Amino acid sequence: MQKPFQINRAYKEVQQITVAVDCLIFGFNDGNLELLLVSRSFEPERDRWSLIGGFVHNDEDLDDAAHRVLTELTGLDDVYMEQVRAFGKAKRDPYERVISVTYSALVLKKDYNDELVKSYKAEWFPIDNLPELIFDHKEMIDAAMKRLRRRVKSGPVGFNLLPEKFTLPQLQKLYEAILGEEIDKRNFRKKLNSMDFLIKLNEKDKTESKKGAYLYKFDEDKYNYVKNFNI
Amino acid sequence: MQKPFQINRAYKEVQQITVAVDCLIFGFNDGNLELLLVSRSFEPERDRWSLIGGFVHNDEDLDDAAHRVLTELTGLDDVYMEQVRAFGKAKRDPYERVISVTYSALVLKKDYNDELVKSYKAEWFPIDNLPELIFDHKEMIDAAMKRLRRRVKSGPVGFNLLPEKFTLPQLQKLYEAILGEEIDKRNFRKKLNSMDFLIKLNEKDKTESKKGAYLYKFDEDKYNYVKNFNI
DNA sequence: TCAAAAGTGTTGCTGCTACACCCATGC
DNA sequence: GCATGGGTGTAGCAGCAACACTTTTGA
Repeated sequence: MQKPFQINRAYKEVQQITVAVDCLIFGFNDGNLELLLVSRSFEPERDRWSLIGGFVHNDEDLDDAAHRVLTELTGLDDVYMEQVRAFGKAKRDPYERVISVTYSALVLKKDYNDELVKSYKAEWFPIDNLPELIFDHKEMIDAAMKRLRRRVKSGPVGFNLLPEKFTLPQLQKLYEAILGEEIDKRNFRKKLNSMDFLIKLNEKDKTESKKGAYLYKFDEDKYNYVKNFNI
Repeated sequence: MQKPFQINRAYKEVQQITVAVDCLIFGFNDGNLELLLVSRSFEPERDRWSLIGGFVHNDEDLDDAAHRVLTELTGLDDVYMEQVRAFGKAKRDPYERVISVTYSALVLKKDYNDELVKSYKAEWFPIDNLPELIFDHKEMIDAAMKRLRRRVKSGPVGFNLLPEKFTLPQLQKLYEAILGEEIDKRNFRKKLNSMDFLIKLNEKDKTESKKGAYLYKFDEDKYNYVKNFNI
């Protein structure tokens, strides 16, 4: 019997696998959770919808590759993004062998350069009304959504999707959009209050109702040290 | 400004990144959680300890590669294994550019072919007393442990680490080893009982105490459909 | 007879869920 | 004055943590 590392070493000389990253950019708009997709500008599968992806450079950290690709396609920088997982079925891309590592990000749509989006034929789609996607990109989205739902319940993420000042109804709608379920208003507020990282401002936002809703912002320090976060 | 996919396409032609998998094989022995490591039999870093890893074949699913590597090194087949995540720092392997996707598995040590282990210079190490490891393997272990702790609290995994018939004290020790903390005996049993997937047998195991502890086995059907698992 | 591990219930507390009405305002 | 969305409190219940003693038996 041979030693496995020898087997692998020998094999490795001829390995021909390309490494890619795909980014899942979630945005929140008008009560809906949206995902940014691009229309492929090259063959194969030209003009079909796809996640924002690109190949990794030889001297580039995987995480950096994801950020670079994101920046190239959106102008967004300094975004909180984390790896979901690698997708590596041999035939996931029927044209060539590519493994792809997915990253997910939450962005505030208004910070986003809309011109840039259009110039790349990128478009936002409501998460529950996505077009047909190439390869296993739908599976990637499902995995990222599942992860997002888990993360959002157990820690203070998702706030990236809101402007600096926001109202509680907005925040609640965000959670409802991500979790795909309705939340009781009173219970939601109670929990947030008990976690004590929101600062109530003396301003109201009247764009969404006649009465107006108080604006809040984060207490950055407390926000970063929330212990028992739980929605 | 160029379109990113064109940039990437051009770049891709010269991409030289090797794709590997690394397996984290957890076993449970004598009250301790252990991890299987191998001593590298080739340069560079010959004779240093390492996770069980190998390179992915061109026509092989990533998951299959992990299973193959595991089988080659341990003789174990049909093991529940899942991806942790990809590690892709450019300099993680200082000798060449390799990205590695980690997988973690829980195995029952007695099913494990001990001769095979030795022939590959593999060895079990207690999780809290690991040797120095190459590259970023320590970081991989930390990530896998974190994941394992999360998984083990929220679903019925970890039972793979026990023989078909086992005692409640054994099961409790397993959880304590994984979570790294003591658990109250009565509360632990109460929870397990309420989840109702254990079958109490009419036999006792007397190897660990004079009084002897009742043996249990899983009710496979119920085990797979536990709703509110929670330790 | 004693040492060592197995087994067993209760109580208080915390945190969750469920639920209904008044308020402020623009039209 | 009414329609629209914003804001507030309570009570019952479930699940969790904390806690101590008895049982069995081999040596």
